[in-house]
Amino acid sequence: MVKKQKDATTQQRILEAARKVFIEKGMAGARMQDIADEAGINKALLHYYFTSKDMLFEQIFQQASARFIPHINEVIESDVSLLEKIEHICVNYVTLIMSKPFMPLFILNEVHKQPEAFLQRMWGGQKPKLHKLAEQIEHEVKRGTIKPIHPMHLFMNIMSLSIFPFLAKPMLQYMSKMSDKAYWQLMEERKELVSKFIIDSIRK
Amino acid sequence: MVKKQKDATTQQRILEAARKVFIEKGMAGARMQDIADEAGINKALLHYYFTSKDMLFEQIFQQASARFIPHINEVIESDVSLLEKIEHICVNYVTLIMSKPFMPLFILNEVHKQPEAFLQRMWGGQKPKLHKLAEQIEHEVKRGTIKPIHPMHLFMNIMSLSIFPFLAKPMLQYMSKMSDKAYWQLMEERKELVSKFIIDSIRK
DNA sequence: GTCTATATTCCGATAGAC
DNA sequence: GTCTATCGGAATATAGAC
Repeated sequence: MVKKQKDATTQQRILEAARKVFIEKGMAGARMQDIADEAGINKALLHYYFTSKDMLFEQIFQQASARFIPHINEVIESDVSLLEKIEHICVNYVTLIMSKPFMPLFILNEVHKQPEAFLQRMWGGQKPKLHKLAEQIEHEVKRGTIKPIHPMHLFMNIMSLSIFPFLAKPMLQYMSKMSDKAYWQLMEERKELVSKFIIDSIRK
Repeated sequence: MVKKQKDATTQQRILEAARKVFIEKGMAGARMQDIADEAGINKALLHYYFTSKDMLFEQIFQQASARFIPHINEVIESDVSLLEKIEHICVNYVTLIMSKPFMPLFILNEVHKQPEAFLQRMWGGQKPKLHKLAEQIEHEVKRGTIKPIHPMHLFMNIMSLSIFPFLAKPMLQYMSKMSDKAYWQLMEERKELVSKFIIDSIRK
């Protein structure tokens, strides 16, 4: 009568294996056999739990991306200064990505393959309200507290500096000959630094 | 006796079609049928010119990435000030990517799948000499002409601000509801702006 | 060189025993 | 629930006529 609790269920093992393989090879490159091997079972059992590869991918993707998207609207709509918002967003991004460093490339790829469908599913009604942030930026520009800048450039800068170093990690590591540990240390510093760069670049 | 010159040869048409399809769908997602259709021929002829899909991909990849990598070493080793180098690198990157906007994602993906093999082939002995740039950065920091910064962070910032907006174009466009034309206009401005951001962020 | 037709391989999915 | 064996379709690759 006592159910096993300590071991992961087969279903959980499949989901974990699938996430790993899909993220590593993408939807097109992943093989059901790879996933079965990774989970320590056989292909037939995959189809017993998840009818098709598409279904399985859907599951993985939904779950992964839903948990991944930061609650950027909460920050945007919060009642704090622009500079504080920038700081929050940067720290949130870098921290989040450090916990799932492969997600950005995964998401970029799927968006690239079918932008509309993907992005709608991804945000489901809570798309970042960029215009609100833009208004605040323009307001500060008019007040003369920061340098003139197109809000989109500022937002691009925030995302670029936070996300790109993870996308390009293999390349940057290859170029610099840094160890994993050293690279990670750099990313740890970056949590604080990114917003500093941004703020220095718009401060008068 | 007169060879046709004005029309592209079949081989050229295949290469062009293959580049388009591979860059759009990646190695795993691309189908030989797609390439044949794009080139206006049939599959058999593909194999007549290029024995296998792997061979064809190799060709495309070599050529595309070789032409794509900017001659960053020339800039690094040139005899100008650090700030001028930064400006050159940024302008070069943005200009280059504007001409081939899908290359960054393509390269990032292939690097991700097999980092070592890929990167070695990509640079073949002319890997960017980051350490030389790093020395110059550290020198300027010591002289007190710029704020203290880890050279890697500075280099990451340069690449991030130049490349990421192209990687994330579909997403950023979706969020901002910008037209293609407006987005392109923004990228045009960015050629100049990126180095300004960088320089503002390290200037004392 | 280019085509049609066909062989071969790979992979997602199912049948059926235990 | 889990396995082995196998089907069926899709994709790569080849044979052979023109």
